[in-house]
Amino acid sequence: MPLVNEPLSAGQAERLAPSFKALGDPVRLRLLSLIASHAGGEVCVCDLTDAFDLTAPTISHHLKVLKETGLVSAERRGTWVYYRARPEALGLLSTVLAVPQEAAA
Amino acid sequence: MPLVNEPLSAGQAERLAPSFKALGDPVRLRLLSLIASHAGGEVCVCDLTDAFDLTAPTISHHLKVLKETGLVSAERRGTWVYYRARPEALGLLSTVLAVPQEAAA
DNA sequence: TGCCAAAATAGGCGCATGTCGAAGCAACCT
DNA sequence: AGGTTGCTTCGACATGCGCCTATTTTGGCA
Repeated sequence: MPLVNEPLSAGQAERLAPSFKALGDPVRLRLLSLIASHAGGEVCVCDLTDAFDLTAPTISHHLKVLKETGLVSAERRGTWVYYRARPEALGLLSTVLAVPQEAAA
Repeated sequence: MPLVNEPLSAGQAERLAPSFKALGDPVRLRLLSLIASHAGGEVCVCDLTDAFDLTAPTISHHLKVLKETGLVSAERRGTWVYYRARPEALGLLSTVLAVPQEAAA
């Protein structure tokens, strides 16, 4: 499964690339990290918006990208929307990039 | 160090994002995989060009992106240029995305 | 020296992306 | 019902990106 074991097929690459692309923006990386590392596993959008010097629509756009690639999921409870990370998705990408122990030095 | 342990700082995100962005293109993902999985550890550009329906300059451009982010290195020997993967770089990104065992299901 | 092949660079074109302000939904609260 | 707050969608704009053709650089060889 890791990228170093055997060449990715065109189809596999096509399926994986959007996820990595989603991670290719500093704002989205921080958003994902804020969500994934938060105690309780979920974060309200309002807390995320406050963490950046960006407007709410921009944050909403980035969250949408993360959601569309399956890296996070969203749930509305009353007035607020809560985002949580999807560990399977992160784990898959981590595995794809994994290298044998002795080569990682 | 993993993204799920604690929030990434703005600086960390800024440094990591370009690498993920480089992986965010299917052609580059396949290129990296072809290089990283190749027996002997290195691949000639001519072999890579043949694996895609793209012109040589386009492949060269993608290789440059991978090289600039430190994911691969290049060495010229005579007429040919050989690329090889940098396992430390891959390992770092893999670690950033890693999730605890029990959460990866 | 002159020529050829491998690879990189330059320049240009069309499309995708990040950002914003304004407007639209959704749910709460008098 | 009306108003307020939280979040998303819409439309627009500037920039970035992937791809190509044409050109340049690099090294090998007659």
